Amino acid sequence: MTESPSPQIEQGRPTLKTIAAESGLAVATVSRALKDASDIGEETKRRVREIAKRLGYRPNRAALRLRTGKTNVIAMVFSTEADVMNHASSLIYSAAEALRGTAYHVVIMPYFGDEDPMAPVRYLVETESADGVILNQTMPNDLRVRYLAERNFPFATHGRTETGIEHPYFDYDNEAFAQIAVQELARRGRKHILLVAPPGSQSYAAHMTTGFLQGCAALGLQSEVLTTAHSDSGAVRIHAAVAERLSGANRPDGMVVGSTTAAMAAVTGAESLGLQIGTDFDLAAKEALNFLFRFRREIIVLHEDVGKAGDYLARALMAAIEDPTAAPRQFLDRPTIADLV
Amino acid sequence: MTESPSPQIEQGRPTLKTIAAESGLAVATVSRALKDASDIGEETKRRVREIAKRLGYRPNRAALRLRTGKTNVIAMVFSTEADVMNHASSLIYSAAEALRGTAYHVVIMPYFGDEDPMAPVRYLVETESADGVILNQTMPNDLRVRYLAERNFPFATHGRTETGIEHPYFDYDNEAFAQIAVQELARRGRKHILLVAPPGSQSYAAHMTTGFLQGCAALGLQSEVLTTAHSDSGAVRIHAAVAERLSGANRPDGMVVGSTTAAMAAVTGAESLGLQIGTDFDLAAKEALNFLFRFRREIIVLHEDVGKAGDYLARALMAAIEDPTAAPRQFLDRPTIADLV
DNA sequence: GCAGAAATCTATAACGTTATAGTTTTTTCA
DNA sequence: TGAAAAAACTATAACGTTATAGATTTCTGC
Repeated sequence: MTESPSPQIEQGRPTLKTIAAESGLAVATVSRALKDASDIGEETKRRVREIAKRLGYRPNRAALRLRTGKTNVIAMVFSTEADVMNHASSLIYSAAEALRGTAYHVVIMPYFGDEDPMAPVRYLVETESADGVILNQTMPNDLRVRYLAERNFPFATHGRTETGIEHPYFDYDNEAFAQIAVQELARRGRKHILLVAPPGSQSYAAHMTTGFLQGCAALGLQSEVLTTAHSDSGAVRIHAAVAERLSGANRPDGMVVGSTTAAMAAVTGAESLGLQIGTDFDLAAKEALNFLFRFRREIIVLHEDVGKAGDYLARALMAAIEDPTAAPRQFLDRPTIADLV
Repeated sequence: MTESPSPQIEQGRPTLKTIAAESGLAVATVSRALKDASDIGEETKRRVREIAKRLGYRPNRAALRLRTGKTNVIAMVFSTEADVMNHASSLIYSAAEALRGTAYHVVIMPYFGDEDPMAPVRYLVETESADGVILNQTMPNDLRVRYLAERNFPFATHGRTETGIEHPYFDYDNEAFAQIAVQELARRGRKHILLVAPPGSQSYAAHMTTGFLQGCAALGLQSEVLTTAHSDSGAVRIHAAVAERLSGANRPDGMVVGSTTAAMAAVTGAESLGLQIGTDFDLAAKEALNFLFRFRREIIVLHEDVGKAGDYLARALMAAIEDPTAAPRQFLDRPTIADLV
C-alpha cells in the first residue's frame, strides 16, 4: 500500500541504475545506449532515451569527472585590476556566452594582488580541477605561461607574450591603436604628445609605447611618456600626475591614454589647470565601454571590443582542449582609423 | 637504503593509495589520519601528514564530491544587464574574496535575456552541481526564490522579495536613497523632481519609487516619474527621453537616478537642450563606481558599496549551507546623508 | 597473569560512471 | 545443417574517497 507504483525505491535523482531497473537492461547497456554506441540496438536506444527523458535523467558530473578525468570546467584567472569593470566582466560574460550549449562551465578564480601570481595556476594544475584556463594581463616573460606550457595544461591568454612559446591568444593591437591615436592628434594640429602608458610589466605596455614613439617620429611630433603615473595607477594619481606635468615647461598639447578611467582622470587633471579639451589640448583614448563620448564629446575614442576577445578565447581554448596538437588559435585585433567613434 | 628508490609505480598525481603504499598503512587509515580522526595514533597522523606534504597530495575533488555529495561550489547566476560593469563584477570579486581560504569555488552562470530565467536555477538543482546559489535582480514575486525555497536548495539574493519566504539577502535601501536624494535636491532649492526609476519588474523599483514619492510629498515638492524610459533602458534611450521631457511644459528642475549610466545619459540629455547642471537643474544619483564626480562634479552622488554586498552574500550563503535550519542572514544597507560624496 | 576495555588500525562497500572483455542470441551461407 | 560471423547485450573492474563494522594490539585493574 505504501509502496506500489514504482518497482524500485523512489530515489532522489535518477541515475543509470534507475533507468536500468526501469528498462530491465544492464547499467552498462544504458550507458552505451545513451551515448549512441554502435553495438546497441536501435529499438533499445529509443526505449532508453525515452525513459531517461521521462525520468529527467542528468548524468552525475562528479562521477563522470572521476571516471573520465574530464572536468568540463574552464577556469578564468583574473586579477582585480583598476579597469575591472571594463575588461573582466565583459570577458567573463562573452566567454560564458560562447560556452553556452557546450558542456563547459566557467569558474572564476580571482587573483588578489597580495598573493603569488602563480598560486591559482598551480592550484588548477595540481588539482586538475579544470580542463583549461584563460589568463589575462600577460607579461612579456609570463611565468604562468611557461608553467602551463611545460605541463601541457591547455590555456589561452588575453594578450601576447615574449616567451617564444606558441599558445592560443587574443590580443588587441595596441601598437596600431597608439599610431592611429597619434595620427588623429596630428591631424588636429597637435605637436607634442604625452603618453599615459600601461604599467611596464604588462605585455601591451611595450606595444603601445612602440606604436606611440614610432607614430610620433613618423609625423615629426614631439613625444613624451609620462613617468609619474601609468594608466592603471588610479584616477587620483593620474589626475595629479597629469596636472603636474601640464603645469610645467614645454607643455604637451595632446595625450594618448589606454583606459576609460585614466582618460577621465587625465582630462580632469588638465581641466584643473584651466585648460580646455578641444582648445588647449586633445586626448585620444581606448575604451571598452561607451562612456567617454558622454564624458567629454571632444575625446578621441577608439572602441576595444572585449566581448570579441572573450568569445574568441573560449573557442580557442576549447579547440586546444579537444586537440592539443593542433596549431594554437591566435588573433590580433587591429583597430583602424574607421574605429574612431 | 631499505627499499628501491620508488616502491610503487610513479603515478601522475598522488592519491590516498600512494600515501598508503608509501607508509605501509591502509587507505582508510590514511584518509582518517588526514582528517585528524580520534581513532588514529598521534605518531601515525604525524607520519601521514608528513608524507602527504612531501608528495604534494591534494584530495581529488571529483571523488570527494561523488562520495560526499558536497560540491564545494557556489554558483552565481547573473543577468547581463546594462549595469553589469557596476554590479556584477564587483559582486563576483567580493564574493570570491570572501570565499578565499574556504573550500568553496565560484562558478558564474550568466543568464541571457533570451532564455527562461528559471533555466539556470533549475539546472543547478537538478544536477546538484553547487551547494548553493547567489541570485541578483530579484523581483517581488520571484519564481526562482520560490523554486529554490521549495526544494530546500540554499541560496542568497541581492535584493529583497515579496514572496513571504524568509531567505538570506543583502539589499541596498533604495527607499532611503531616494529620500536622501530628494532632500538634497530640496536643499539646493529644487521644486519639481523627476525620477528615472528602475524597471518596474524589479524589487527595488518599488522601493525607490516609494521613497521618492514620500520624500517629495514630505517636503512639498512636485514629483514626477519618467514614463518613457527607466534606468536600465540604455544610455541612448534615456538621453532622448530626458531631453524630450525637459523640453516640454512644466519643466522639472531636479532629477533622481539610480545608476551611473543613466545619470550620465540624463545629464547629457539635459545638456543637449542647453541646460546647465548646477544652474538650471540638479541631479542626484547612486553609483557603485566612482565615475560620476569626475563626469560632472556638480552631480549629487551616493555611493553604493557593492563589494560589501558580495562579501555579505557569500558569508550568508555559506552559513545557510552549513546550517539550513538557522535563521537566514539578512542585511539592509542604509545610506545616510553622510554618504553623499 | 588475565579478562575486559581502550586504542589503533583495516577490509569492505558504496557513490555513478565507462572501458574492456566476455556472453548470449541471431544471422549468414557453404 | 551447422559452424562461423555478426549483433546485442552484460559482468566486472576501476576512478578516489569515506562510513561502517570489524579486527588486532595495547593497556588497565585486580
